[in-house]
Amino acid sequence: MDVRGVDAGLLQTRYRLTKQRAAILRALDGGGSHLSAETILERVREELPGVSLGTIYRTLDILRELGLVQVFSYAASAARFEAVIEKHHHLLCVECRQLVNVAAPGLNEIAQAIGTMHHFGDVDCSLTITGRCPACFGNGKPKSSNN
Amino acid sequence: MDVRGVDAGLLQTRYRLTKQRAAILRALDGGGSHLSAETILERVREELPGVSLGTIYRTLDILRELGLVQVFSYAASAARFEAVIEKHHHLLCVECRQLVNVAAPGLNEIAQAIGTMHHFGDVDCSLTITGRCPACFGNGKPKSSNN
DNA sequence: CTCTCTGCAAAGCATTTGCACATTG
DNA sequence: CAATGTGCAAATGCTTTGCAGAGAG
Repeated sequence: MDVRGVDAGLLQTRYRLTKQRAAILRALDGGGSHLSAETILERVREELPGVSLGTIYRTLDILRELGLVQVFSYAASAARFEAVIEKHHHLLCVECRQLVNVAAPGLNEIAQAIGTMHHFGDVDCSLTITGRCPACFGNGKPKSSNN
Repeated sequence: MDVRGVDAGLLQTRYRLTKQRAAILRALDGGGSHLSAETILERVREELPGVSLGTIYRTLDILRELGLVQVFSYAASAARFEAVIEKHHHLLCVECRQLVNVAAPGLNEIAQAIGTMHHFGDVDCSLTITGRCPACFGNGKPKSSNN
């Protein structure tokens, strides 16, 4: 991630570029992926010892909203369970959290191929498609407008 | 889910079929998908008032292990964050929780098509492929062995 | 100056766990 | 009976939030 680019990105929004945020961007940039909030905190504290976890979470949330970070673990607040009738995937409204079952023909083959390519065994997959359902899409404002 | 079938399924394992478990299976069977643990608890308590949430979670975990329930929200215990360089997906070892970035060519088109078919807007998708990495697959025992 | 951000510490929530007792096979 | 399951309640771990002071533009 190019911090100056993001810099510009932030400036186009109501968000301010603070030194904490810059440090968090640098931490994300600093190699390795799949960082936990805790790891990011450690990195950030190397240069800015006083930073708190709350700030890390708040900032990551903004960056996600701006599409600058990808989060692994798109979860409803609580897990959902259902009997396995037939393998299916999920379409999730990011607005109202409505969850719809969908089929994704051919997906399993793709996933198997990828898993096998990496020498994984017991391969399975789950696809989550996110978006805005008809109701929320109608009412709401488009994704990238600044409020 | 056919409770008698599961019954048989459970009997083939070290797990016992208790009345709590039977009730949970019935709750899962009882219509509606994407049930939260809390919802399942409510349903179960209609016939077995004394059941606790702990039992629900313990049972759901067994059922997941046996492949009888599908869980939405396959999360590492903590979320993972990474800078968005290029859209990619994840290959997760269910054993050691190692996470690998993978490309899934063509997937986005599939997801877009599905989303559009359901009249969703701002469609995006994320695929998680699970399995056992070479190291864990070698050491470990196969998925469906009892014990 | 005003509005946004931050640190801190407490709260929130879903989930897990230890333990003594109850149940299953 | 021996092994497994259960309820209860406390603990855990990640994440969110209220607040009062600090900082950005």
